[in-house]
Amino acid sequence: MTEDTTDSGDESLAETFWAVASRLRRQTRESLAPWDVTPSQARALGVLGRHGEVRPGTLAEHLRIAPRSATEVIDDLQARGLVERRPDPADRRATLVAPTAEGTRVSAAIRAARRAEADRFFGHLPDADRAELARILRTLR
Amino acid sequence: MTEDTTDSGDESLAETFWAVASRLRRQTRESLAPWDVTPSQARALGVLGRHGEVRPGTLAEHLRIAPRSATEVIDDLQARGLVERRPDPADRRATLVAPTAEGTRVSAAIRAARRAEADRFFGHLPDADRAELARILRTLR
DNA sequence: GGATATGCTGAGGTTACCTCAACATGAGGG
DNA sequence: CCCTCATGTTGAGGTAACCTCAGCATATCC
Repeated sequence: MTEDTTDSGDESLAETFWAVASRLRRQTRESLAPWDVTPSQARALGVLGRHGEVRPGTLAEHLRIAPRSATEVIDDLQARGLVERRPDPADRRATLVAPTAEGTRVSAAIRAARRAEADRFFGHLPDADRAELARILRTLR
Repeated sequence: MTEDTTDSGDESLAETFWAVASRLRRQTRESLAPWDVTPSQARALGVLGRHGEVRPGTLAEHLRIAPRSATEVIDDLQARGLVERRPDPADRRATLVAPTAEGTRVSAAIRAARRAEADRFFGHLPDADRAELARILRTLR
């Protein structure tokens, strides 16, 4: 049957917002499939790709998660050979996390795929709307 | 080059969108605190509040989750005394889930709180922007 | 040099999902 | 009437992405 099983349509702006969010999340997840990385790994890899080498705590800040959670993501990426840990010469308590060669390659590929995917998603909008949306969302952030 | 290399996150429209989403999610979670129900329980309770009495499978459809996952949410709500299960007279395989008196009361209270919270969140926007946002989001849905 | 702060991670918990398979019941065919 | 197949719910067990709390090593400052 029609799978329009939504519970009673547009109740509020928030409802609409979440509907869009879930659509976007699904699409993002799908676009990541070729690399077999989870969304959170992809995000971390993105930061690594931009910054080159950071300490776990710094990565956590960028991702807005607890330091302990960053450890976990790093573990996963390391297990997949996408990042490596090495001691921070400036502070022996600390570790530096840097993408491997493959990590850099994958990071770039994901970045490109993401951009394409976002274009596909937001690309249906006229330019003016896209700009408006960006502006309004920035004020809400 | 459309690369804004800013730190924590406004790389793209999608990033901004997610930043807003996470802020909204946090606020929603907080606004639910007085009733000690999780967001997913609140959502289920919302459906129950609107429909009165449904089978677990139907609830799952409304929530767009697997039937097994609905069972879980129902278990939790039942443990809190907010819903009750009873046999479906029309089909002895099935169960009907209905809100208790307190469940109905809590459902209504949450609904009101949610509305207030959304108003607070989106209320910072000028009316025109709010309308624009609603319109644009609807086209993306 | 001793107190205190900082950086990371082990241990263990939570939420919100999932799949797979078991079990009971319903419905249709021969 | 029985047999097969579909349907509704749930037990068992798993996953992703977080969290806190405590412990250890090192750094920093008085």
